[in-house]
Amino acid sequence: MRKVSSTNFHNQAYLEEKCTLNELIHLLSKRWLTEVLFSIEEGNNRFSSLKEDLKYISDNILADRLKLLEQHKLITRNDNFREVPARVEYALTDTGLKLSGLLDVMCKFSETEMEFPNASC
Amino acid sequence: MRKVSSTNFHNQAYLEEKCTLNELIHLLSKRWLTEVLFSIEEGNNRFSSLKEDLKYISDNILADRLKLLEQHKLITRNDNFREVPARVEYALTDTGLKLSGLLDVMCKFSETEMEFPNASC
DNA sequence: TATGAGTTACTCCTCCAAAAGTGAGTTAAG
DNA sequence: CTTAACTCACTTTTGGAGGAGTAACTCATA
Repeated sequence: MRKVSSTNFHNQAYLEEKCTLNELIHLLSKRWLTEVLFSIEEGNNRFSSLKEDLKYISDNILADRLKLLEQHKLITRNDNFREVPARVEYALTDTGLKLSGLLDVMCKFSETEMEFPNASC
Repeated sequence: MRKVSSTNFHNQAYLEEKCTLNELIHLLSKRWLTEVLFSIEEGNNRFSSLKEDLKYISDNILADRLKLLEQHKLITRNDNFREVPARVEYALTDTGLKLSGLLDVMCKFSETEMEFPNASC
């Protein structure tokens, strides 16, 4: 749970209100989130296949990232399968697809234009 | 200092190695970083004027973000003024300008296409 | 002549908040 | 007792904020 009284919280809220770009970046910066998006785009549409594809991700993080992507309407969640064990399928929305396209542009930029000192950020 | 032994560290390193987009996003996700970039673009080229423009930023964070931007060659730092008190001026590089352009596109996307539930990310 | 106050652009240290990882538990049918 | 798709409580790691301190002078005052 967040502490709504801290400067830390207030500064983040101030930035997100100033420009939604900060909100988008804050979302994208959640570890594994873009990888989950790309993996779904590549056809890994079930929890278990995503888990297999993103080999070091942990269950709770994957569950959380799927929830975030769904809340922001970047993916859809379909659990209308009357099967046991449960079956759930995920798919990108139009917005999710557009975002993926934008991220591809960012990716090209980072590969061709950026310099990442080995000591990392 | 980072603990290079943790899973936390290894996962981040794994993702950054997998795709530099993760490195770029990790950089952009540092709070205030994009605001500092935009503020310099708008002409606030000194430490003190940036501090004034970004009213809630603290000294150590501003200093750190300027250092990061310089390390990644997104801005240049000019301290060739023989003045007291010290005078230092910052300016965007070509890469910095391109990144700013990309971020503008991202910003438009987030304003027109994204849905941010009020409870935030 | 000496002292002290002010200036910019920082650094360093400590504390607290947020995010990630770990491992066990849940549901419901076959 | 297995399987898929989770949830929850707990620990560790990372990041941000607060505040004091520094260099290298200038200018005003005692």
